[in-house]
Amino acid sequence: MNWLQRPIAAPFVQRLRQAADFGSADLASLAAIGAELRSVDSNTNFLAEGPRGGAIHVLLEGWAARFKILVNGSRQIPALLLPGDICDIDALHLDRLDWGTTALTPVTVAAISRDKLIQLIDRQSGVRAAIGRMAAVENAVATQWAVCLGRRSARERLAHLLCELFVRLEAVRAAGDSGFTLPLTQEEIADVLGLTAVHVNRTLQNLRSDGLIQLRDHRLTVPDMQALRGLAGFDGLYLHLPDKERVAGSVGPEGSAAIAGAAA
Amino acid sequence: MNWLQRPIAAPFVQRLRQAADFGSADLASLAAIGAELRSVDSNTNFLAEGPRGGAIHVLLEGWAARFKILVNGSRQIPALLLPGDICDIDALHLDRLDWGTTALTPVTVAAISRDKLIQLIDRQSGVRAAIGRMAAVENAVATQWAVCLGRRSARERLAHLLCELFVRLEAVRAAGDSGFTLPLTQEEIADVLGLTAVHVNRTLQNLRSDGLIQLRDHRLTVPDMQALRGLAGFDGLYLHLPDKERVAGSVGPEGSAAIAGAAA
DNA sequence: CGAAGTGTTGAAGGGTTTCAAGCATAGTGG
DNA sequence: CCACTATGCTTGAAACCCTTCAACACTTCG
Repeated sequence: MNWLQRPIAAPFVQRLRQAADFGSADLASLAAIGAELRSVDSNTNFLAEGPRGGAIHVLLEGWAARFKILVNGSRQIPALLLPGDICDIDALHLDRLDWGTTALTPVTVAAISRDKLIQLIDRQSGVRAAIGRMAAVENAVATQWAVCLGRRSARERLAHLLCELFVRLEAVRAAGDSGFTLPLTQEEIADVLGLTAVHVNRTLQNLRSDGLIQLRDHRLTVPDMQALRGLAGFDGLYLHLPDKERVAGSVGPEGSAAIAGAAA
Repeated sequence: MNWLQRPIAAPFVQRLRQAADFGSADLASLAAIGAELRSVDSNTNFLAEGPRGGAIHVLLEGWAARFKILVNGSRQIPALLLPGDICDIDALHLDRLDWGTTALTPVTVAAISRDKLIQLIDRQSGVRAAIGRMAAVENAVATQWAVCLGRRSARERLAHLLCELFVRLEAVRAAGDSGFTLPLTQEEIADVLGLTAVHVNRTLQNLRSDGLIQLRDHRLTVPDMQALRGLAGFDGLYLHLPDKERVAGSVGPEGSAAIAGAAA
């Protein structure tokens, strides 16, 4: 069966459709080059820094993170990967991965042949546009994180991260109405925000005591999203999601047909 | 005359050739779509945050910076643009620029029709590869900056920045043997590093008194590059420059011929 | 000559880190 | 069933890096 039509691939298909006019022909051609599904345990580095391999990896289930460990032993996480994200999109253009990638939860990834994908990108303009746009958005997110790390306080950084995660998870239908599951440990959050785990703990309690968030057992609830956005100075435009979702919620032949009709 | 053969375009051509197998046919086709050269005064915002225009801009002369101003008035510079850099490469894929771009010195930019460039990218694989790789490297640099901002001290950040600038300027033949012209003010450096101008001042003096750098009248000299790299923990692999320059130093018909021959 | 921009220096304050300890939970093996 | 361990969360106190505020020197320029 066409792996892209399986429910597990829904977030990835969603992202492709949000990124560009991604028609049924694009979807079919992408599905045709196939993929190998891999399960990865939590806390396992499944992409190593160094020479790239022959595959491109799409995160289907679970959370992952790019990371860099400095000589003094401290770790920075410059990118969080959510379902639908491409783990090593830069490997399309570069011969070396600059960062390791680790699973933060149990994870399922799809490994796609890099050579076949490059050939497909050359041939199929919809695939080219979608992948290109996903890469551009990733750059925008990385730049936004640099702004946060450079000029925002711990409170603001934390609030900003939570706002971003909420919006990104919504885009792949993985957020609830007023919150989501946040599988990160406080130490992982610290490595994202450039803080210590101790200070993340205090900052979380700070937000909690102000009634801005509720967080227990990795379940985050945001009672007043506007308030949190205000504190963070969050403006989600940099995520470049479509204004109104031009994408059907379900994945399947009828969904594809609708897209194909719209593109025709 | 073919504008890409003018000396002013040399850094851009250099970058394209470093990025991929960029042959004479690619060069000629890129030159054919033309460009409008613009001069911009220092401290002028020449690309505004917001809806993109119809042009893509290449920085030919001078230094520029992407910037973001937060509600509290503080500014962060998430990217420095040097000769040969594309100022708004994300505008190829996105409809909105997420940051303003300002000239840090008097600047010359080449404005290229976005539509024509996109058509050329679709048609000419060498151009596609070069531009794609430049975008990927930019993402790698942005990510590296996030690591610096998150996990390095002021001394390390400053040293790292200087190391990166040295290597990037070398790549476009704009660095001397043991230093380069650093046109930035201390406040601009601060906005890059996520610090205050006062602390940049003290940190510069700190590096000076340790004999790691000399800096007077915007002329930077690094007596012992290895020492500076060591302090910064700098590893230039993330810039993804070719191991040995596969690119002739001069720009012109003979240079192009050599490249074309190598590619054939 | 006055104004504006840049670099420099001092002193005080604060946000964050560091170090340390304690608590809770889950898993493991005796 | 109960140590025993490992991991993650929490809290306190002291130290530190960097910021803030302020003042002054220097240069350029109208």
